[in-house]
Amino acid sequence: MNKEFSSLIETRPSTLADDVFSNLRTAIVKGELESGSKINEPQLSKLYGISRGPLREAIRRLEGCKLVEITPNVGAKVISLNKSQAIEIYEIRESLEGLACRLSATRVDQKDCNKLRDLLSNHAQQIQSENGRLYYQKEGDLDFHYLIVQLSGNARLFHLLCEELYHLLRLYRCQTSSKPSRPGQAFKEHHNIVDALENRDGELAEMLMRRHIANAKETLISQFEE
Amino acid sequence: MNKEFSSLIETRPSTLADDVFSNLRTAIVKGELESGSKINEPQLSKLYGISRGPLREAIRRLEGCKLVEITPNVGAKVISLNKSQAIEIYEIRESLEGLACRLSATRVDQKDCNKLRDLLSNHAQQIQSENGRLYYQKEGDLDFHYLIVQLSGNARLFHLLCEELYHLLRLYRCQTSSKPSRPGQAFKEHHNIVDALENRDGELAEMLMRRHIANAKETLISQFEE
DNA sequence: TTTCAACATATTGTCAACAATATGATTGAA
DNA sequence: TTCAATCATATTGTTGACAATATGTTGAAA
Repeated sequence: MNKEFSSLIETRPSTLADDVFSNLRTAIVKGELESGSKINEPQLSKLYGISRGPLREAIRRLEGCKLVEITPNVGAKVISLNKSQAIEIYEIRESLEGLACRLSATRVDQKDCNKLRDLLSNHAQQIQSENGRLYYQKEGDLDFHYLIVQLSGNARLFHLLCEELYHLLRLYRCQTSSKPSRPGQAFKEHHNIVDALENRDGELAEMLMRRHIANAKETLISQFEE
Repeated sequence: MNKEFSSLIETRPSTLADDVFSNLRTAIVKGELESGSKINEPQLSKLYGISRGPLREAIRRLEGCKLVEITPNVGAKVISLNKSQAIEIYEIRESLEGLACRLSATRVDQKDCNKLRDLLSNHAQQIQSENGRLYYQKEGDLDFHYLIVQLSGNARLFHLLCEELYHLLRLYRCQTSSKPSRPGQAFKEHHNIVDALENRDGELAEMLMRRHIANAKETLISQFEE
């Protein structure tokens, strides 16, 4: 059979375990499956209309992403992040996104920088017009970071940040329904980072990104004080 | 039944999937399961004397650790790292172990530093006496890094480095049967790092560690040239 | 009332069988 | 010979049933 042709009409094969994995992951990240809640296999397998076999495989993959914790003979629970764990994640982010900036500075061209500027002006509009639609602000913020990590060209770094840590951040934000957190200043810092990238100044870009995330971490910590 | 008492004689409960996961992981890291080789479920389930159910769960966890790659309807393969992937890992290591040093500098006490020195003098002995037993040198090197990451106090960082990236490094070393790589200079650099930690100089310790790993990366890259 | 044990129930762990897909060999035609 | 289609085999994907463990409840004794 013609492989090239058939791939255009047939849907790409994927296993039930893979589908349920994505579904569960978004459910967890969006908060539909509450932080700390137990994962009931019979219940979920009924919900998704599959047997427990593939479901259990999906849960194992979630365990690999650190989104659930499994206790033998007891079951899986959606993880729940406490303050110190959130700080740990921010420390790692600070380091890794600094790296992403340093790498990106050696690879970006003008088109990339324009894309970043476009993103930022979109954010500016949203901040002005919607005047506090938290969700989009936050997702927009992640978009910016997302793009820079992509530009770094380090695929493993991309996976680590965008496929693992960012999901945890979303989970944490949802879990604590965290506050808006200084949209104005962050916006400025983003522009400074793009400036550095445009000048191919990797060291500066790294430092600015690290400070940017360190600031976010401080905001986070001060929110704990209440 | 008396729980406290029985736990003393009965082995702690763990699932077959968990056991097989550890077994497979060490088999992969030690090279007993060759890089790039296919994972045959019926064959492995016979080898370990279990059914395919728990085996598949173990394989999913390995997928989460990025030690195998799964293609739907085709199966799992042990990953195989190429040059650029190895470089990507070293870039990430450089960043994260720098972080580990910075954090450690704010937390170490004299006892910790003594432990580090002890490790290093053990290494010195091994380098002198065995004069080229590569394996121990390399494992010893990892021991040093392992301990510093532990001292950082960031549990997630520890997991990321020691439970994920280091396994990949071992796999890569085994896959390429890599060369001795500058035992003398590395030894010096290790001591300089402990000096900085002893002085609670986090910035310096971070910079030294980053350079240390950057050097190792350069050695790695130059080995490709042959 | 409280505490402990035994029981009933629910959930997780494991297995073997079946279905769907891929892989490799064979056959037949150009 | 070479290519394609077809078939046989092996492997993966999925399921439902059973076993082992944990959880929650009831009831009896202190």
